[in-house]
Amino acid sequence: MSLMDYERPSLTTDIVLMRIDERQSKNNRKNNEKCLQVLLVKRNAAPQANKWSLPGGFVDIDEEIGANVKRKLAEKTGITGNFYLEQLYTWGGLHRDERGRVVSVSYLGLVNDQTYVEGVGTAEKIWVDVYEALNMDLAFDHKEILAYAMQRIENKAEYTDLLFNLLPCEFTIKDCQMVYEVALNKKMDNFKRRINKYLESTNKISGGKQYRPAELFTWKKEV
Amino acid sequence: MSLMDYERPSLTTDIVLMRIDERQSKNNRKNNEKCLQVLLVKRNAAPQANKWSLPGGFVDIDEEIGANVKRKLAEKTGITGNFYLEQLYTWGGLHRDERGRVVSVSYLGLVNDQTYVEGVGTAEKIWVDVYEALNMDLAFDHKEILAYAMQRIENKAEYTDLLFNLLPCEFTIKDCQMVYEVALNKKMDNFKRRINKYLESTNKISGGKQYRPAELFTWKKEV
DNA sequence: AAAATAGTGTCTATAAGACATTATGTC
DNA sequence: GACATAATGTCTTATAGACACTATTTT
Repeated sequence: MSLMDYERPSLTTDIVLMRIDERQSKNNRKNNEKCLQVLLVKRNAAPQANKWSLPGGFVDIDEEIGANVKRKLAEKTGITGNFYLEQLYTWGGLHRDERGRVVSVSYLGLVNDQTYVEGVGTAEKIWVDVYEALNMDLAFDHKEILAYAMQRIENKAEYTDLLFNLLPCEFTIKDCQMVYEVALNKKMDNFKRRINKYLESTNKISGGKQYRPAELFTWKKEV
Repeated sequence: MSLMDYERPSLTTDIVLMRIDERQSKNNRKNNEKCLQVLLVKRNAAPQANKWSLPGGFVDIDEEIGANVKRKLAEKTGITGNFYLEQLYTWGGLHRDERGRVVSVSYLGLVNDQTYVEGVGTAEKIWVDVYEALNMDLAFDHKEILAYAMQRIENKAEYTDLLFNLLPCEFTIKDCQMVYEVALNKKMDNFKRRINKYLESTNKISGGKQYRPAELFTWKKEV
């Protein structure tokens, strides 16, 4: 039998791209609170036009899936770089997309100021606090995908160095703790002891702009 | 733009189905050593005819992916039941299959005597020790998929009750320890303390055929 | 010197690895 | 009673949470 005998589902990607940044708060912007943000793009065509959604798109017949993720991200949002990317899950529900059968491979991407640059893409885009995004009316099953990504982050943060991908090369313990606290949404104590195995000192001191400066560390990638 | 504008990859599944059983040893079958086995089927058509492979097949346009896994398994191997099934990874390499672009969603299945029945399917099949299978010349990238499944098992065995799916409803500590030992390929000590949180006594005693009988436990599913 | 942040110390509870011992059944 | 297996105990080490304390720099 030939491959031609099968009517095939369409194949797409969806990427949950995350970064750490200030919360875009309307009211109290005096205390600039950091938060974990996710990138959303506005759909400009049917179906579900004008809804916010995860970036992604149809996989070409001769294109690797991971390559499609990066291409679609660049096209739609102008974001490029060499950042952390991991496959999450493949969503195959029959009625995900009203156009027909569309199977989507979802990815998790984590960026920091040194691993991405943001240009201009074809779509309108926003970076939103993930907890706000989980309360928005996202297109298709994208809320479910985002929730799945959050779960993955919580799990892997416990026993891997995943979250270090949200930090620049050199960072203070406090920076790192802040990343863990906003990503896991809970306070931490004795933080240095917990992550010490991943740390390597640079013997440098952070440019102390306010009060006592802190030591700068690097992430030991071999652990 | 319509979905018709895209030339679509084919979509298939591959399942790594595992059970605990005696090793099919040619030489020393006196000491019946238990092992973790994986199910393989022999390809009867091109490409890669006569090679051993993971069961699976093409996903229909109106078929859930998980449903395809169970259908293909039943058709090819005659195996049915209500057993543990989890998605592993989606393989999208351009040259996985010489027939053209084929994207495959892989699954991990774990069965025990009470969660499956084995009938007759269309394919020739064998249950093989996973470590032997990793040394066989499997079709396509199936060796890579199997290796990925083994890694998933090792990781999740540490912090979940995944491996209990390989055990029947009632089992002894020793049975359970044996499952962990063959799946993780290492000896364990003080085993009961480690898994006690998952255990619930049935106040029954195993039918002691040889020497001292042991207590039977049940797996607390709510942990 | 006060204030603010950086970094360390101590206590306790818990878990895991190594190893030894006791308990209970069959043969 | 010998024997094989089941089950528990002890010691040590490592780790995490809670909380208190010291250190260093700016203002």
